[in-house]
Amino acid sequence: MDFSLLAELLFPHIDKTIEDYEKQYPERDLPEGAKVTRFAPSPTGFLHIGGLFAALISERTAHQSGGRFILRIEDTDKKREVENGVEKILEGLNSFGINIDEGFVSSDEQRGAYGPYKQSERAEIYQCFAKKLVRDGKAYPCFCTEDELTATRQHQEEEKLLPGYWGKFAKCRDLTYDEIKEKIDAGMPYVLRLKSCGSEDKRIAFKDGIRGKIEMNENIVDVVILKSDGIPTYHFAHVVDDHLMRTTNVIRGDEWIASVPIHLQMFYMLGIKPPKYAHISPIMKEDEGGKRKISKRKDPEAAVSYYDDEGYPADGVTEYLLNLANYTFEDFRRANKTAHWSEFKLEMNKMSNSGALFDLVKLNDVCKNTIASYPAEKVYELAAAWAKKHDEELCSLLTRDKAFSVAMFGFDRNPDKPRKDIGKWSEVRDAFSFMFDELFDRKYAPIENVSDEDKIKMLEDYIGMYDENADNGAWFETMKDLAEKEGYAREVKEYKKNPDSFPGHVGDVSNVIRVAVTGRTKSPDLCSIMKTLGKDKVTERIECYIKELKK
RNA sequence: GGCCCCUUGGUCAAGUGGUUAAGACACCGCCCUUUCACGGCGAUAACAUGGGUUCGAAUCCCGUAGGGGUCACCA
Repeated sequence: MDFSLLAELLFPHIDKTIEDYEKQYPERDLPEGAKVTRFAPSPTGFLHIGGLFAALISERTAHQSGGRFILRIEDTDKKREVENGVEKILEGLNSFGINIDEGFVSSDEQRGAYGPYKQSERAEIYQCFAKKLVRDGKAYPCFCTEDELTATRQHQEEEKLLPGYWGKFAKCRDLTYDEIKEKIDAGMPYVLRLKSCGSEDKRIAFKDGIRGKIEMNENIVDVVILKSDGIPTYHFAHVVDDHLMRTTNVIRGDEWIASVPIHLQMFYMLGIKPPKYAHISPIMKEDEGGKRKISKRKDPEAAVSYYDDEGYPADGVTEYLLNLANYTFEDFRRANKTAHWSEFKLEMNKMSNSGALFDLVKLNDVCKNTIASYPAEKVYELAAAWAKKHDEELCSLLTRDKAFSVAMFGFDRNPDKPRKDIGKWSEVRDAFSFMFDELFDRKYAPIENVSDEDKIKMLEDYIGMYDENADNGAWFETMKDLAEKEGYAREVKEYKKNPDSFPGHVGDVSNVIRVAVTGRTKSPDLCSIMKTLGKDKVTERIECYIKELKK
């Protein structure tokens, strides 16, 4: 058959050649070793934690090599598309500090010379490549109906044969030009299939950037490359796009490993060079004692929006992910306490090739460290920003007096002995409830080893001794003086030497004050708290506690 | 079912023929300490399984089991 004739019949409106596109999208002028990577989500508006993981690794790979990171939208399946889908994904990526150089930099702005970056806008390009395949006799139209295909598959399953459109099951493979023309003229819908050049007994090997050498059977299935609406399948779009966008490294989920033979075959049949592949293991979730891939439907933590809702700081989530990616991140973090995570050099060959269980407990720990490394001002900004979206009351309290809130977040915040009691912003409300009358419920934790009489006396005496301007040292001296006045030991050691000589020690005394001021027996540095709260409020709280005790 | 990948403490993991089998999180204990936190010290805890190869195996080979993935006009 004259395949050129067929190509013209199928694609009369395509007059560009792939050479035109090669010229339009030339090899990139980048320094040696620079990598071009991409993240290519569907515009579902749902950013999966696994997607973020892949995006992060791709972005790091590009940027730490001086290359480029592209965001391409794979909207070949219209059913999946959601309004504002691109925007939401971009929002997610941006919030985790993933910077895009090219492609969709915002929901309505594409940047870069290798676009368009949305597959629905590239139809002609795919069709041009498809036309070439047809002209070369490497692709053909297939008119089989869904029912026919199902019947074939059932038959194959019964016979325990490889399911799919291949070999003698590929009924439309050898249709003549006249037969094709007749069907098309009759308006029959058709897809375009690749005329696979693979053979059943041949193997194909490739090197995966993470897993090393992988060997598989060659693809023999005549896979669909253009759907009946003329839109390419993922396989074909991947091959064309990553070639034309000059992607050097394709980093994606390991569910794609099985498709690599198809992709390699397409590159081969098109006469173009495939990129390097690296397949990432999925993030898993513990389920009834077993492991399973974290699921969009079942697991709220599959969506990155979950982490924002819960108030995990974005940097903490990113660092946790980096931690999962390379075990060396932990060492980096220890050695560089305040460095930004982007200074860490991610290494592909240190990626684990089995799926890691997502550990919220560990995430929390990482986040605590992240928050502890921030200056109070930044904690304030981030906590307030989170509260604005998720806890209005807290937001208004926090922003009512910025200096007050910053001072509050500054409690025990020094680089040597950082306080690590907040892992996520949703914990702020409870952690600092005593700082706001609106949140302070005036419930007092019991102190068993001090009698109420003693408590009352201590509190009454303390009001007279309280100096709001005292620095930490002077403040604690006052505590000791108070202890002595009440007959308690000035020093804990003194008490421990002679426990029978005192009813308690300075620690007990300050605890009574602590409960009066904060309602609890555990708190950050009391002196700082009292100073920030101010004399009026402190005195009022002490008096209130006295009243409560006298009841 | 075919094909592919994976399997070291509860979790993340180091480890590439000779190690007392690291480290981190969690848990427990102790120390430091005005409480808490931080920090320090310590304890508990692992090579899926059966065969080989070898003087010697977590490490190499084969089998078995378990887990995951994939076999669409979805990505």
